[in-house]
Amino acid sequence: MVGEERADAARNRKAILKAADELFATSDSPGGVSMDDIARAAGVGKGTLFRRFGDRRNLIRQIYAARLAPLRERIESGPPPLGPDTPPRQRVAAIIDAIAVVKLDNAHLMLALEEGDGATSGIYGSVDYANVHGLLRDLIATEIGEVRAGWIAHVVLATVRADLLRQMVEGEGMSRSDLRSNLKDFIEYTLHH
Amino acid sequence: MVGEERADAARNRKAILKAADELFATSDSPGGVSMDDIARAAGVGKGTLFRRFGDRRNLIRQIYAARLAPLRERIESGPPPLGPDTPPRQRVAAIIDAIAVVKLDNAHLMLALEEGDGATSGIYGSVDYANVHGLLRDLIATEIGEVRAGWIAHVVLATVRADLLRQMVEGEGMSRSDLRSNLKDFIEYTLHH
DNA sequence: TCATGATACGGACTGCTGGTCCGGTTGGCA
DNA sequence: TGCCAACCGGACCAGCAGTCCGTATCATGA
Repeated sequence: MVGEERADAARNRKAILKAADELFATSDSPGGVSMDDIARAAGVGKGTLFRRFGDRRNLIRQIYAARLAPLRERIESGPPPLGPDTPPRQRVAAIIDAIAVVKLDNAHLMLALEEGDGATSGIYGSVDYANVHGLLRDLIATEIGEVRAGWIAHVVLATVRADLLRQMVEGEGMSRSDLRSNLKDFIEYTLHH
Repeated sequence: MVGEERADAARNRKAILKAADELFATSDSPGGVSMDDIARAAGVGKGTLFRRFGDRRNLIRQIYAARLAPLRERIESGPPPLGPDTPPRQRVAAIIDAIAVVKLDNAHLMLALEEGDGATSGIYGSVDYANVHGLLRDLIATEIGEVRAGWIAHVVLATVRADLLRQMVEGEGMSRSDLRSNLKDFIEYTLHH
């Protein structure tokens, strides 16, 4: 535990993340990307893959975390409209808009992540969800009060679930800008009282 | 196609539906119920199971359809507040409430159904979703206009997704009545303008 | 530079899955 | 009762996530 990561281990970890990211990005469905595929694409044995990441779910989470790091950074300590120096209502709108954009840009990866198997409770069990929900809840509470804030935060996040966004864009041909403007209007209206 | 279903075939179909329904209802996670389990519980060979239902997804849909038939009936031709003789706003609220109740009562089954694998687009590819979305869209359109009605209908349905309901009830200990009253308030507020 | 032990590697292997296949059985009609 | 289409069941298949362990590699101290 005290030792540093060995050079070959670091190289392989990066190769795996890169290969997996690309595979998920180009595959039609996340389910179509197997762990063997990822290991092969990374030029690495399956043992290495699993020793490094434990299981499939965790691997996906790591990729997700890497992709999301910049956004989290901007929310936690960036300038307005995402950062802390933003009035709550605008900040909620900006955060939801940014989440929607990230999910649209990384649709396949996000679908992989939000895949629930019923046991692991899908997205709702993840710390990422808990974090963003907590932040939104607090922001919303300052606007419309404590009572329903947690519930509204869930609803607001439900509007940017990856599969719903995909349905709107791919299934119904809604344009990105219409989608974002609908989201914006909804947030504004919902937080008004 | 023109012939009737043979007696043994009918018997087996019912046995399979019953066994699967029970297994999904008692299992912790839908993924933990395998097709072999279902066949064994129904006292039937696997071949029979698959010949009858094609694949797992379709089996789950059939069970779902059976459970949902009464609700659909009440919506399509029942008395108010679910039936057609109801002012749009109340009807939307009543439908959403009824859906939430059904999903809470059949949590495990609904989780099994809403399991997406990314390729088959989860719930959003199903005709059931399309139907209820279409109905809500039309009802909502009479209240707040055509433009955003389709989008609002999606949002409203997103608030009663099985995994979200489960998170609220099991993860956060929200009571059934609080959940329903939150839903009610939300619908009323959202459809007001 | 080299010896050495800790660390990491990789792919054969396991157990399980959804789904197929086909020889044998059964139901229903004449 | 005899016949055949319809149906049955479980052995079988390919592919999956995840494990195991003999082998190769890295980093360090002399």
